[in-house]
Amino acid sequence: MVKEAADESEICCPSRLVLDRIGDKWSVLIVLNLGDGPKRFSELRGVLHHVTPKVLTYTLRGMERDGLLTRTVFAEVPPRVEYELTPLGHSLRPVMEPITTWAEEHVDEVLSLRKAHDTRSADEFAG
Amino acid sequence: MVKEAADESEICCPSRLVLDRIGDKWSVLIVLNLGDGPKRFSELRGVLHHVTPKVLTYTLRGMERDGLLTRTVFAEVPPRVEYELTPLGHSLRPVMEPITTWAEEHVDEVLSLRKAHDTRSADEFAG
DNA sequence: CGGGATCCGAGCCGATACTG
DNA sequence: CAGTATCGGCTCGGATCCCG
Repeated sequence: MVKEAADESEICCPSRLVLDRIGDKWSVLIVLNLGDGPKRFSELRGVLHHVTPKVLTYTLRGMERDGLLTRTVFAEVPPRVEYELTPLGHSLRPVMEPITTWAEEHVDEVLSLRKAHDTRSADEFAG
Repeated sequence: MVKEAADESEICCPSRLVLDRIGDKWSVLIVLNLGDGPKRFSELRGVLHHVTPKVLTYTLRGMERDGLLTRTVFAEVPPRVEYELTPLGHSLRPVMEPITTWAEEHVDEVLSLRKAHDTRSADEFAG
């Protein structure tokens, strides 16, 4: 799980809770993708660059546990399972969207700065 | 707002850049702590719940590489090194602050939901 | 269709010890 | 003070196979 017990670290820094969730590879994308409405397991898989089922399940279960989304199984054939944001999950959207916005605006800058930094380091090393 | 399904894959990629940085355990806290002005290595150590020097160095170097902060060495005795946010680093603050705000506001809710969920699961398991 | 089970590697992170 | 060096753990997440 992203984080287990509620110990001192969470008391002094509640941010860890969200940070750990945001930090994992797929949660943010899931929140944003479910923002428009519920989606099925396969829909999410497709959108999320073919994340493996295990990891997607793992992530979804964790988010369900935290009350960010609900999992609804329809007793049909073929099986259908829908994931939908709870109000709590929706409340995360305005927090997460700026992240992607910032990324889109600054990705080029960061990448070029990074490259420049690496070049400088290489130069120092060479003499 | 998240928009056209076809573009979602593109939203994902630049986001990874920021997500990976946010995901690591200390970057967000560092950005927030440097928001008020430059800080020394030891000051950061103290504030960040005694993160080990290795990890702090590792994180700071990564952020420096991405152009989020600068590292200034003062030729003094004893040695002094200050870390300061660049404008780019500062631009990240309004993105990160809502995260901690959300965390503080909802930590109790998430924790209790999580506990309730775990209890339910245990009950099912027990019969 | 929507997963579960298993194996496995990568890398973040921490503790401890030592240095210019 | 501000790191570096070494060792090791643990979790994340990908691949693959299998099931109701």
